[in-house]
Amino acid sequence: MKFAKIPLATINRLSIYLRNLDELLANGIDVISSERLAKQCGVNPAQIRKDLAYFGEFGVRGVGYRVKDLITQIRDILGLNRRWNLALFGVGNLGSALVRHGNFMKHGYQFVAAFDVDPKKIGKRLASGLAIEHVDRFEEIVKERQVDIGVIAVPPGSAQGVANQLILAGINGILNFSPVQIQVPDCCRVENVDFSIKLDNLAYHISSSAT
Amino acid sequence: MKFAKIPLATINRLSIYLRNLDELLANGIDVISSERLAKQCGVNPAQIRKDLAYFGEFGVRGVGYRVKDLITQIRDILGLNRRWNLALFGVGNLGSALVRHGNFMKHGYQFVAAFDVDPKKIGKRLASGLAIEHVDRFEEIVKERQVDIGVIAVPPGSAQGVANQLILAGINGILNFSPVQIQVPDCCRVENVDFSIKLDNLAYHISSSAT
DNA sequence: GCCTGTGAAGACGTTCACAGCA
DNA sequence: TGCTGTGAACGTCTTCACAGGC
Repeated sequence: MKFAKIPLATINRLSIYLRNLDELLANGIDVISSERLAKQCGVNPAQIRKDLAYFGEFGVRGVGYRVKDLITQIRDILGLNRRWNLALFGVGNLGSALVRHGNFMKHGYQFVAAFDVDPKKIGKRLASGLAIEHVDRFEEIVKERQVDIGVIAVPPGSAQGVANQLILAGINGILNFSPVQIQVPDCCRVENVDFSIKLDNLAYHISSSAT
Repeated sequence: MKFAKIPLATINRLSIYLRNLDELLANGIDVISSERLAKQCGVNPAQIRKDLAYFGEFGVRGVGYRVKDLITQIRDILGLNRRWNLALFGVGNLGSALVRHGNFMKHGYQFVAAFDVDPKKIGKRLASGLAIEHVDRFEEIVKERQVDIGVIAVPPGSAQGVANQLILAGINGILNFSPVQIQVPDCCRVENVDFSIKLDNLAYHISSSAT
């Protein structure tokens, strides 16, 4: 493999491969070909080989990929062989559902702080035992608990403000659930989770296929 | 404009343009150039013009786009000038948060049914007043309440089963919050909302920029 | 003059086809 | 033989640059 720019889509697919490999491992499959894995993931076999080739030679010619080894390799590539500490901003419906959502922890992500501005919420504890703090204490707590990633679940109008604070505190990653584009410097990466765009997409495709 | 295949990304951006135009309208802006709108949306001006050109000529040369008209046009393209009825599957943490989440209704989406399999939940009402039904009554209710889109928020293992039922019932759009690839025929479109992929993405970018 | 609409160029990502190796 | 790794071909999306029209 040589140095090349890695497509963003490749990283997304690595996540998908990883989940499917986990499932294969659980089913006792030791070795898998790019063709079978591709079918399971719904992509082209060459795509898988190319994606993996960006990072090394993980397969055995004539045989395929050893499931267990490949899982280790992909986890290593993605940086998942460590704990990632999350801080939640905005303990509303969505925010508190996210904290309770068990799927995060499975992959090494854990909420270590939750912030809100509503005085009625401050001091209360979430189901996980996590206490809700006032945003004012944010900088101190982020440092103390070594927060890696900020999860923004505040109303649209407050999202950019929260992001600004996160950047000042030196956070490099933001998962943004609010339906607005957040402006950040290059040192920080934002991933948006925007259901309304997805719904609009469905609306468009259903409407236009019906005509 | 002529007939051309419309990029998927174009549809996604139309949603973003629409939201920003709504904001401009609220601020009393009548007319906007592709350049200014582009800056606000974080895209290239030519991109906006090209995206819109797939659907018609909405601008005025030498002037720009009339905000109010453009909003109407985009809503029309996306199929948002109607009500869209949603059915929720899986009234867990995430599911109930989605129903309570006010942002849907703003854009014409409304939950008209909620299903679960847990006997303890059946018959209870969500904060919105919506009663939780057993999945067994699904087909009847979907027809009766004219559900357009199914929202899947069940555990990963049950997602494909729910999708199969939805397809049998003739549903053409699925918003899938479970972290698995759902297989559907061409008549049905699936949009995935997958936080764990997004988190993995952040993990990768933070890890690799730190090295 | 100014900004849209659009063919052409460029960048990017995916798929093909086959060489290379167990 | 069988399946990976990979340069080359292909297709798609984005950006440029300018013609066209208010």
